[in-house]
Amino acid sequence: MVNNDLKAKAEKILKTAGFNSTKAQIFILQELLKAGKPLSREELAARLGEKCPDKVTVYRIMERFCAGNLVHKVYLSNRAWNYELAHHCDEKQCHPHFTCNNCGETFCLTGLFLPMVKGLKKGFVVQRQQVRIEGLCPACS
Amino acid sequence: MVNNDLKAKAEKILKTAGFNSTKAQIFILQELLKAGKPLSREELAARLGEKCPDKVTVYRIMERFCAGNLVHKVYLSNRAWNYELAHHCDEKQCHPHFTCNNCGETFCLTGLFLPMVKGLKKGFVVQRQQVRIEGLCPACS
DNA sequence: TTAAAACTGCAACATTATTGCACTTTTTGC
DNA sequence: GCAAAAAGTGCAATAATGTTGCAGTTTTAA
Ligand SMILES: [Mn+2]
Ligand SMILES: [Mn+2]
Ligand SMILES: [Zn+2]
Ligand SMILES: [Zn+2]
Repeated sequence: MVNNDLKAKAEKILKTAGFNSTKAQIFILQELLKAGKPLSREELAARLGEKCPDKVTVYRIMERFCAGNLVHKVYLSNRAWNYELAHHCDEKQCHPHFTCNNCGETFCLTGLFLPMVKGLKKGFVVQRQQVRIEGLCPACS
Repeated sequence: MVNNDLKAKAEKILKTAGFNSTKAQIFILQELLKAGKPLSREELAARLGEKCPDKVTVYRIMERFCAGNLVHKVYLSNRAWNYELAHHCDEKQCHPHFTCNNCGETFCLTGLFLPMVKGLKKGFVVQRQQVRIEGLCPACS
């Protein structure tokens, strides 16, 4: 069954990354896997419905996942933290994200990496580079 | 006098961009010119002190400036809108911004442009590209 | 099996931004 | 310059999003 596969996958990822297999963490990780794009706390809740843990728990889980580098925060124009699995990101660079100025939808541009920025002044140590693009999506252009 | 120059400059920019020369708009524009980096509403207020208009007015002015493409919003990790003058940005690309993971300071990497992303699927129209970098600043590395 | 460690939910609170509306300032047309 | 219109402003209330403290529960590990 596909759902069992997903759950098994989530549990495996948790274990590998050193996290406990709690119900809340499994639900959230499964949903991030399904989504394949950044989700705000609210979008996550809408998708999980009944199964969604309390918002405090969600934020705390995301914080732990970020600390463990399982998840990245993405900063978009929607006035909320947005979380996505880090598994499609390079060590130092996440794939770019495209947000439509008309409908507000955000798309992952998986596979489209830009070169890392070059020529920083002495002393700057780059840990991560993120690219945010805005424009019109196919449905709106 | 340098201050008068700055005020004159602000007024000229406003006029050119089709904005009225109100006290609030002049103060804010002067401060954005001085800052030369993105400011949150709160940072702006700290800099302007007494002269700072009500926060509602600040937000509304920034909204107008953004609509007139005089100012850009920059999305950083600080849970606030950040505004900066658009005058060091290309038509389609702002210069990258570097935020230190240790002290939280943000730096403009003026002059360091990346190539525009290439290879988007049909139908995507790019209007602006922004690059956000995190890492350690010279003082913290 | 049980004690320790980790996690969760609820309520209260904090921070940041927005809305409505009455008042003021600035611009415009004479 | 002057009056009317247009644009901008401030205050209070409210909304949206995220955080803290703490008691109780679940998970892990011995
Ligand atoms: Mn993505
Ligand atoms: Mn800048
Ligand atoms: Zn769209
Ligand atoms: Zn620093």
